[in-house]
Amino acid sequence: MENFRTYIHSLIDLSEEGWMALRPALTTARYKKGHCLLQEGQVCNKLFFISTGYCRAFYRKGEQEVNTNFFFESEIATNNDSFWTGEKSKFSIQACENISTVILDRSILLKAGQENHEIATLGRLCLHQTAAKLESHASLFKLMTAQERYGYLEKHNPVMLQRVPLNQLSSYLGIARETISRIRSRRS
Amino acid sequence: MENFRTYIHSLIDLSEEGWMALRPALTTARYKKGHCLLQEGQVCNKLFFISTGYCRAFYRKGEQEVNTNFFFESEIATNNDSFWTGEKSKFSIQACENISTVILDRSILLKAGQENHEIATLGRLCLHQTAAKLESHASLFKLMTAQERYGYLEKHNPVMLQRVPLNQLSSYLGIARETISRIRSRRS
DNA sequence: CTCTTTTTGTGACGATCGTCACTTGTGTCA
DNA sequence: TGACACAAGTGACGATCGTCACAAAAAGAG
Repeated sequence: MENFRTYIHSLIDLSEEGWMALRPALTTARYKKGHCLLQEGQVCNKLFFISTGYCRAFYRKGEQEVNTNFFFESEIATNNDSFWTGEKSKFSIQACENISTVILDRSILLKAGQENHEIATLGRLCLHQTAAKLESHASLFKLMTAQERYGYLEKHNPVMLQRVPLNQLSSYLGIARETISRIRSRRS
Repeated sequence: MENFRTYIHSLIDLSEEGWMALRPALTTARYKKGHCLLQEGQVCNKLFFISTGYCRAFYRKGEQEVNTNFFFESEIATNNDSFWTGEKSKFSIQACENISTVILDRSILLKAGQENHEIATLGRLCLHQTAAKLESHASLFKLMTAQERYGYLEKHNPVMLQRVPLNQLSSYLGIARETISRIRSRRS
């Protein structure tokens, strides 16, 4: 919960009134490893602020699962698209460890945003932040080869390499598990 | 300009008051083929609604240019990241044909958004829309092979294949120009 | 209408990366 | 402690795709 205050402060200097308006939208929850915060086909009606642990977002493609995102401590796990438009989500979000979260409720947040200006801005900043994360990851694929992508992650997000098993990183980087393993051995 | 009204209506049912608040932010302009609407290193302080013609967004990577996006009629060309945060843009946006545009000024829009609720919502919807476009294109790379990506574009955005020359599509799809050419001939 | 530039198509070849099969750790649980 | 599941390393092989080189076609410019 302290993490959460720090996170909000990093986005906006929220007044006491703003905090009061935000509070009704908040709850906390813990989930076990393997639990799905969001299921494919559901509408994403919550933002999950991750206090401890991490999650993954994945599409199903035929028999396989393709990871498109990971959410670690002090990040917001959500499907932006579904959350803001109310459409059904095309992917799922699942806890990869036991996690504890701060949950922001969609309908309360939207209502609060209509009445309180700071909350509306906060919503936009959240949206922007998660979108920016997606965009920067997307550009990896357009600008870099497989090796370069791995190198980039090694430099800019080493935590991910340490915590996420290779078979899950594989689809995230668009590189076969074996190939990642070989890139590693070439490096050392 | 009529396109523009239609576009706005597709996002939000703007009241007469809302239109009045929006109007001061608007101007129109024409640019010649080759002109840069946004230069790498500048702050993106305008949204360009494309009335006619199309543009491309591109990064410079060493000697090469890598196209990350195309903007056609009734789309908004911008660098979301730079526009909303005020940071310098890492890529440029250039007219690929002679274009006519409706321009939304950043500072006027932000001010209008603070005073008028509809404008704030409109801003968020624009942000969301352009972000969604980026995300869906990004997922192409994680979910599909080169051939499938081409096939997807053929199905969901045939206009792009018709209007954009292969050497520019190449970097956008992450496929060599020659390979695209071969995929084409295999199909027919 | 020519000349030039740009765009597209094709062939040959090699590098990269994915797939399959198997081995080697590294827990985790009863 | 052994049994089992899961993660990671490794070798062999083939498919895909990028690169280079050149030809054909189309589009612009004067």
